[in-house]
Amino acid sequence: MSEVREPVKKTSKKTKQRIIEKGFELICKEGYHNITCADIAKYAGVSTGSIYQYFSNKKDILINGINQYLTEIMFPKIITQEKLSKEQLIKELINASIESHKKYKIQHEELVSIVHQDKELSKLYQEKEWEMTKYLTKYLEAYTIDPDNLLEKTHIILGLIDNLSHEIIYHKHKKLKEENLKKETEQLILKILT
Amino acid sequence: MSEVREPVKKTSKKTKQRIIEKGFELICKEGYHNITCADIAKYAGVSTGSIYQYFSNKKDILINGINQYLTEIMFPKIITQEKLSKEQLIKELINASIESHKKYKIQHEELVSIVHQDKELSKLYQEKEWEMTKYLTKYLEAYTIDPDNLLEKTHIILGLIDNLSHEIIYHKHKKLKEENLKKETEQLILKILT
Amino acid sequence: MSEVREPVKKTSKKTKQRIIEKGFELICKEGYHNITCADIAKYAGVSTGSIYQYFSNKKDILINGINQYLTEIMFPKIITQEKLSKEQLIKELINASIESHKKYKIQHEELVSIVHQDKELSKLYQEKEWEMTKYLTKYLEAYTIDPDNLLEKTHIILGLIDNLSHEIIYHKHKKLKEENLKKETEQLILKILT
Amino acid sequence: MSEVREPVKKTSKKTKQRIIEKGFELICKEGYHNITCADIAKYAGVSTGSIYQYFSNKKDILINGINQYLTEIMFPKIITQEKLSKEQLIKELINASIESHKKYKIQHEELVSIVHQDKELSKLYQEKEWEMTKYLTKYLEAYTIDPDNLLEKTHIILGLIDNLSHEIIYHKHKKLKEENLKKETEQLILKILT
DNA sequence: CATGAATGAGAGTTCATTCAT
DNA sequence: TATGAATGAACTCTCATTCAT
Repeated sequence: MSEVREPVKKTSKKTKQRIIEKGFELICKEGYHNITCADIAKYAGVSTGSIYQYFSNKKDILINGINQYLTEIMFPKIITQEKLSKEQLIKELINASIESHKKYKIQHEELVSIVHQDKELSKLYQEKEWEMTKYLTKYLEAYTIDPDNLLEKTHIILGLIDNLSHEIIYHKHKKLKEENLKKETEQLILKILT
Repeated sequence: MSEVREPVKKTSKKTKQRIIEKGFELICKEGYHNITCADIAKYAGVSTGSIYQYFSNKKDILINGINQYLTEIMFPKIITQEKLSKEQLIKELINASIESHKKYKIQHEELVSIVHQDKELSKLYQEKEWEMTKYLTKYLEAYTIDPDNLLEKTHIILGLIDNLSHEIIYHKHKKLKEENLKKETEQLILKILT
Repeated sequence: MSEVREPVKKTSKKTKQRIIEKGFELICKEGYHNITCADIAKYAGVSTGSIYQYFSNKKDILINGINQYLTEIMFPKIITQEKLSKEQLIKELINASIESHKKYKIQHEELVSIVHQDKELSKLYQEKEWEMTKYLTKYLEAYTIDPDNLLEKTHIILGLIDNLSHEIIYHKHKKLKEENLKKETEQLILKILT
Repeated sequence: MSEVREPVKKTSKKTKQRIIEKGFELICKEGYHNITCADIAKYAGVSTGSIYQYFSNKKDILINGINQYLTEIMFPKIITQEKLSKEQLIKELINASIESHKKYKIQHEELVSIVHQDKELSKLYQEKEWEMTKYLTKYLEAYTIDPDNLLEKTHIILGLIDNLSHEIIYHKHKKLKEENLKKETEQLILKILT
């Protein structure tokens, strides 16, 4: 395996970044196992050789992509805003999650799957997830009246929001009313915090 | 693509079944993309040729496995029993799900991922999921006092149980107390049905 | 390679014969390399195992088929009849060839190709061809007035008839008038014998 | 099926060309079904991967080879020369055909066989054959005194020449005198044009 | 630094042949 | 004898990775 260079010039920094972004986009859209390195190169507008100047292998692109995704994207931004009502907060959390899913059109399960099969990714992912849980837990402290098992409650809340987002994005079950699902989820989270 | 035989003799029926079971087991354990057809053959104790006597390709084994899994396993059996209290019912549902996950030690996400990327599987999966939801909804009617959006509520409940099962099986977040998580989930489902 | 039995019973003689006939038919229709032994077995209404009771391998079926074809079929039968006029003889030779081609709908070229690549078949084929040439030469002696190079002339005549038969059977070139082609070939053979 | 590249650089053009030439040569020598892609790669001095960079599959190599053969080689070049006598013309046509056959040492029948079984090739082949027939017909107009059915006559002439070439190249029938065969064929063609 | 042609190990798949029943 | 399930060597084809230019 040849050495992977750390880009120095501005232009090459851009190249690396473009490979990560475009590559991750393609992976999310088509599935990691359904695309080739050549596909990524083409989609990113670089040569296959260039890929190996910045990444040691195919998975490395994914790792970088996920890392960035987890760091910059997954984290809902609402939390930084001014004090919201409980209802507003819940709505915002849900909307942020849906937006994030929409934007990335992520083949979430495949990512999770690959992440699971890779020690390094697995650790990274769980750390981020955990960070998120802790962060939100801290934030929710002010909103709940029963702080018992708040960590677990937050975990459950995040799961509820994630499930809702998936159902809305992929709309797998036509008979389920999106609005009702959203409403019920909101009310349920409200109940958790009560 | 050569013709796929429908086994006639008893022995060959066993062979097909063994390939499905062992193949699916291996796929779940190691991941579909991490094993080869030769691996499956070896693990099932047959020759590679035998695989193609019963399945038209690698994915066909998976399809059969998933089909069987969804048909025979996913469906919790508790529901057939005598009248349970609401609390007991919830506990039973959760335990059945955990047991099923434990038994299959499924790389759930990868399966879901592959399922998502395959029209045929996708349809099959959603049908089964939907069947399950409808079935449970019918069953829960007797347990809820507010039947509004019961379909959506059931969907949410199934999601909660699935998330819980995963967390317990893989125990990804060490800081989360399993018992608390279970307890909170139970209480939450109880609240949904109240 | 297991021993090949020589059928003793009447029924098994029929089986061997059926495999040769049906197998050769299938080979001619579909091409030797496009069919499998299983295809032949199915088409002949026997099991794959039975094939190897009468033939040592796939090619053996072909050899038997070609042998039979060359022995019983290729040889035009007209020659045994009463004295024909020169014109009649030529017409009869041509018709016999066309009929034979029609009946067998043979993928002639593939047979010839396989024959060429196999020492044993090659010898067999050329012997039959040569026999035919000699036989016809002998027969034509009475019809020609210039017996110089009669062997070569006969060879040329057989080639002309074969080419004509192919063109008529497969009718590859739509612009060529079948009747004209036939007429010209007849006249040409007549000229050879003059 | 992955994308097939159209070579851009000079060197890669050479590679594609070498695969066609060497591959076709090997196919002609050994027979399409008797060689593997690995054989072709080895014989052409490239890797198996390179084969699939320029051709979508094994048959594609053959198609390209035949195309080139038909386009560049099959067509006798004599016709472009100055006015020849009828006898000279015939001799030239025959010699050109024999030379072409010698040069390619083609397993003619197998090629024809494969061509027959493939729609695309079949069309290509017949077009070229037809082109040749038309072209020669036009040319022969000046040489014949009886232009009736000239198309059919030309077809017959081409068949005669082809048969002669085969017999001379493979010399299947030892008893046939090459010189006599050639002489008789020449005289016969002369008769056709008279 | 960038390119893209070249590589070759390894994947999925086929099928002539064998053998237990 | 007849069966057809089982075999496994050998095939075609893929694609992550390398390297000469």
